[in-house]
Amino acid sequence: MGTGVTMRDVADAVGVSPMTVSRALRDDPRVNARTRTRIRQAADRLGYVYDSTAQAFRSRKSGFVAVTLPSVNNANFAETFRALTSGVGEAGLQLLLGSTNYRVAREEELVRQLLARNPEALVLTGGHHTDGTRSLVQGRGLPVIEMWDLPASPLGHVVGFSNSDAMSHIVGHLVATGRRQLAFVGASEGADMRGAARRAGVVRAARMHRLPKVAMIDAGSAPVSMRHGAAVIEAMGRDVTQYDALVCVSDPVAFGCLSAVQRMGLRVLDDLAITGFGHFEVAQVSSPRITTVNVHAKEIGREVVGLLQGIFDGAVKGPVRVDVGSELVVGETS
Amino acid sequence: MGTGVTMRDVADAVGVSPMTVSRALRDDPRVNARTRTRIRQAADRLGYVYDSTAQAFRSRKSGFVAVTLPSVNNANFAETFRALTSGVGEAGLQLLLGSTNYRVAREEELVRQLLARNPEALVLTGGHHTDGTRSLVQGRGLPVIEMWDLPASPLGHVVGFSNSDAMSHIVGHLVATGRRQLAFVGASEGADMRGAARRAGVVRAARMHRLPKVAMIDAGSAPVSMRHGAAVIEAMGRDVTQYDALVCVSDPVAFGCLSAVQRMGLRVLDDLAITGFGHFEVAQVSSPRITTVNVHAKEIGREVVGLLQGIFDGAVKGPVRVDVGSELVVGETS
DNA sequence: ACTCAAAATGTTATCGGTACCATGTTACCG
DNA sequence: CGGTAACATGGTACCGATAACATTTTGAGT
Repeated sequence: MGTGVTMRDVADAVGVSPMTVSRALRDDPRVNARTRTRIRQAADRLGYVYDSTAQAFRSRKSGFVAVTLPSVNNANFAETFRALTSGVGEAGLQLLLGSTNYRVAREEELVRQLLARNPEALVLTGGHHTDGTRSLVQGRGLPVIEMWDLPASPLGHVVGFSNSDAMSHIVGHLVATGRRQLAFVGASEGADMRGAARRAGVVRAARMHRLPKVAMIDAGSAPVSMRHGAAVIEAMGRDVTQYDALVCVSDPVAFGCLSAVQRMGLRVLDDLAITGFGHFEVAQVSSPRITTVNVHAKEIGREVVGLLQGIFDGAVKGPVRVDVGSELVVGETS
Repeated sequence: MGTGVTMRDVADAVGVSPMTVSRALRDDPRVNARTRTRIRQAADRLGYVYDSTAQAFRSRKSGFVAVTLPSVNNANFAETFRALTSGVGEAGLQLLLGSTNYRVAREEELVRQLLARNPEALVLTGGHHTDGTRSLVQGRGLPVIEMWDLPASPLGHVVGFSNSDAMSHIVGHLVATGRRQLAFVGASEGADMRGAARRAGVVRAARMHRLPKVAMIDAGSAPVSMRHGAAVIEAMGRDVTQYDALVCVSDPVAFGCLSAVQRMGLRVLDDLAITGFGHFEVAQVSSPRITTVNVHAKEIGREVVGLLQGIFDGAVKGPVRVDVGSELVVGETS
């Protein structure tokens, strides 16, 4: 219902046509500067609030960029989202956010809801989607960006890194520092594709280095975080020392493991190494600092923003693929 | 542009009026079941996509609930947001999220943008707003909920707790365990009103307990997090032992302090106590666990959802004020 | 003063649903 | 079998901004 003040009211107050008001408020250079000022003042005085809904309807431009994230409750994704927000905001666009809770089925439902809002672009986290999602997105002229992954058959543009490569950095480092018997700590096999890709990366890298079979430590169903890492290691007790290194699916999980290990009185580094993933703040601040991989969460967001600008400017032609890479950050736990 | 298929096309295909299609797709019980089925099939066949923008425009119901958060990059706010998302989604509404970056001026700008989308309710974090924000929100028939605070003169409904009371729990506990010389670790005085309220709460409680003047340790400008806590304590070095307890503005800051203290080889508990705020996961998992206050981030979200339902059902009449309270969670750092 | 392009503003017709009200159609009753 | 309520569907007029095109005003140059 708003205040009921419309462009017509502002126009009448100033003595111009609604069209001129429309132009003035959008900073159309064709409007005389003095007229614009008068319109602006009248709008303020009347308490006019622009109706984006009407604009979106008439101009077929919603001003929305739809984004799906597995969860905002993850500092890494939150960081990407923050970078997106600030960048996209400057372009006069708003983000429309949905959380998939790490489930592709939920993603499809979400994408359907988001598309109903006529977004001008769609940013998806991850490269695995249901057929339903794919067909929803295809065909429509909508720019699509997949991030946080480098899918083999992308839907459109891609800004991401290889989870598998990132993990091989970790494994390579562990091998170089004399570790052989690795255990991967992550969520149960299931919906979380990113976690699965990391697990696969560890297994592949271990095989490449001719290491013994990687043990799998199941920290529960996704999403797993600090408490899951801590709980599973606590439950294992001293059995954990049979491994040379705990390779964790994420920094929070690694922090949980670290904490449990410390609590048991074991010596990290001497008794076993711990590695994380994602370069979360907790890994940099904890004592000892956790060895991890920086996957440039913020830069992913920035790259996506740049790509979106390119798309809207028309500068981007074919599908773009940006690999932000990943780099080992050696801490004090390996 | 979507696929260009409209209700008219579906109606023509089935041989009914657009009005019937509209009703059928919204599950209006007045439509004959067989007709509805035929319409549904035709819609699928033609690849029809519902245009929420048009609906929002005509019916003046956007299906949006607008939410402002200081930042999603804060596990506490993210948790509240998550609770909101799931609850509100079930009611067929979408959240429209904006981040204020802890600045009330930014909040005003944001509220203006959000209102332009005609949300059906507005959920604000915090109880401090610019006059501009207040006047934007007032008068319009829009339900408003302020959360994470208990403002003296609320804009509408309130779901929150008293930052000051929460801090007095902490201080009371510290006094009971023999601490007298407290230092508050938080952001520089500035925009962050929640931080300021917590600081004031500590000072007030200390005065009440006739403690010496509380020292102020400035961890930088808001938002402050783990690294700021760690950095400021590292910079102080052993001088920090002049205090009996570090009372931190949040758990992440407390964790940073804890980490720095450990790194210096000081003994937490013997040399000094550390307390946090917010009951973040890191406080529960760290070793030692950090004493903190649970302010029920998730429950705030749930309460807001319940309130929204009540508002939309018409069950809620006057302004509602929910105090979710706060409770001390004693860890191993005090 | 007069021409003509550039600048500034106006007019009209929508965008795709749905609120509101009207109408046609069955089904059940005495 | 006529009457009436319940059911099912249709017609019309918008919601508020703006694209597209039309028109008026201004100002520079001759």
